Amino acid sequence: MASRIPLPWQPIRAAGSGFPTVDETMDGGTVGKALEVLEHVARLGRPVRFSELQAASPFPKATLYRLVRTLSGRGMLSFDPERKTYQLGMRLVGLAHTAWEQSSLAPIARPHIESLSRAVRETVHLAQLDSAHVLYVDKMNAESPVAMYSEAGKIGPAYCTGVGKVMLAHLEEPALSAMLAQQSFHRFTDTTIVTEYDLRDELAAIRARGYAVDREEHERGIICVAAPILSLGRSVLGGLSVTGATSRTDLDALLALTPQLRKASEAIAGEAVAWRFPEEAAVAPPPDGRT
Amino acid sequence: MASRIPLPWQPIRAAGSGFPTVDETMDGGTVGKALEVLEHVARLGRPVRFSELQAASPFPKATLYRLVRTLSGRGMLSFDPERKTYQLGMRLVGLAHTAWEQSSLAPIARPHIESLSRAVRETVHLAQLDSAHVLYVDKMNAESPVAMYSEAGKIGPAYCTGVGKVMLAHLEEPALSAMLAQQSFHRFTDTTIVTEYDLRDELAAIRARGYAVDREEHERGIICVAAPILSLGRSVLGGLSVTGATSRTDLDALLALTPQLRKASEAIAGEAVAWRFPEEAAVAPPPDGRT
DNA sequence: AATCGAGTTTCAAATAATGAAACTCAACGG
DNA sequence: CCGTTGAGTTTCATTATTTGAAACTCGATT
Repeated sequence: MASRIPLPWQPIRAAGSGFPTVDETMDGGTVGKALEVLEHVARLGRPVRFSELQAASPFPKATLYRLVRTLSGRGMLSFDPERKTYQLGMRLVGLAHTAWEQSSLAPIARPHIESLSRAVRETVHLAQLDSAHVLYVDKMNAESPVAMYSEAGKIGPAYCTGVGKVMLAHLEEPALSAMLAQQSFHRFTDTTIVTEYDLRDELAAIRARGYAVDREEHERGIICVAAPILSLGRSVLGGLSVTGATSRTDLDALLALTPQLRKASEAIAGEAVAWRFPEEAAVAPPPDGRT
Repeated sequence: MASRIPLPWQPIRAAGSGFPTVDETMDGGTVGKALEVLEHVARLGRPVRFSELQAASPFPKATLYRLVRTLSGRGMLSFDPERKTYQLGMRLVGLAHTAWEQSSLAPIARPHIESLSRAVRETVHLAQLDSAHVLYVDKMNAESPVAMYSEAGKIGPAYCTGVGKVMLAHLEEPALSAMLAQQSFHRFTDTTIVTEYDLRDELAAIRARGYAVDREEHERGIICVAAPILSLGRSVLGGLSVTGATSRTDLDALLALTPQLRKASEAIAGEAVAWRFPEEAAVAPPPDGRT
């Protein structure tokens, strides 16, 4: 997890919504400002005083004040009157639960992730792209199978994780450049890819190969192999990975698991597509019939 | 989970924010409207078309249109262009993760919940009040210890669950009446308490006794005992419960676990208080020194 | 007791939201 | 094949909300 120090106000790059279709003219509406406040509090990741927000935000005191008041009144922020601090409200946890269940990927993938992690006896992650970053939406640890918020909901970099790279690799060009422009290219370890140029090379190789490898690029001692979850039209629905620690396993061992990984990701893709397009799924070639 | 059928637009009762202090004059700001849309989509719990929203909402077409557009652009909603449907966006999952971690209760309680569930060999729930309803913020199942979004984030009724009743029981009067007014009093089973009058009786008994019991009031076959998590000032931070199925256990067996349950809830309270008020915690009487 | 500063409220001016109606376009039926 | 339908989208003058400078409150500090 990148540790930027000053953590400036960010007007939020748009591009969200999972599908790259909504036109990107999102801007200075009042609602947008309120959501920027929310995201800023999230970025800080700790209780913040009003004055901290006000120093970081471009909004005048009174404006910001009413924004946080409204957000608090709706439970999106929670205000601690003793400490005079704001933090993200638990209402978000309820909303996220619904979002997760509504998702056309995570609930469907759950059983596949469970069986895959049991079969390979390693940790399995399911991720989606969210604003050019990796959003982990599910996790199954083979050893102590306790998942919960420990990982799901976590956001990580795309350019130096297995799932991130494999999802980027399967994007088409207008979208890809937009995503690459948002990577920080922070050097986490000595194998981290830190230039867009090198990353594009790597992505081409990944696309040709069909899976990605993380050679301790994000965290020393952590390696993984990742496969994409693709729709019939080959658009990226998500990414699936098997992660291991160098202390217990090595890359060759993980690579030996790619057939199982790929089988799981294709099964998930098939079900996700069937769920969303019951008609087409019956007609179109199954996603494992690679060309 | 109450199953209202027509599911009308609800202007949202305020009262959120965890602490009952923010004054409740939250209203027709544009931001509030946007959040109402978000909550309405959450209530429906499935992908919805624009026209469905527009039929249910009091806003004119163009207004609603720009609201959903803005929310989509920020990833709070996700729009499926094929289906022309909106659903809650995965951005919420990322925000919820941060909200959970920032919370002064859930992360602290985690280890206690784990050890309690292992000790009693039953399912343990941690909940907080959110808008007069029960928000489950953590769960540990002793058997198959897989938790995740399966339960965390779920919202349930307060008047007919163990955690709900035990939290209500320890509220002070202005807040309590506000909460009771928001209960649906739907009869789930034949033991469900369905009048405010009876509930107030039950709450008084619970308060006197220090723990609550759910005698299949919400779901047939499911019973539980619940203890409150109280701050030094005796305000309600959350609720902790041990749940069992009548097919495998009975109320007497669960009641025998109350000492352990109470010990865990007091330990959580102590740590939560210590975390929030490092100074006071050292001075004030420990929360288990009941008067 | 006076000062300081974070947090809160006020109000005319500026701006953004509104909502009726017109428009687009794909699906459907004659 | 063309006209109709209706969901979804855009426009624009009107209207209402947001804005932001400044004044105020009140607890904490000197």
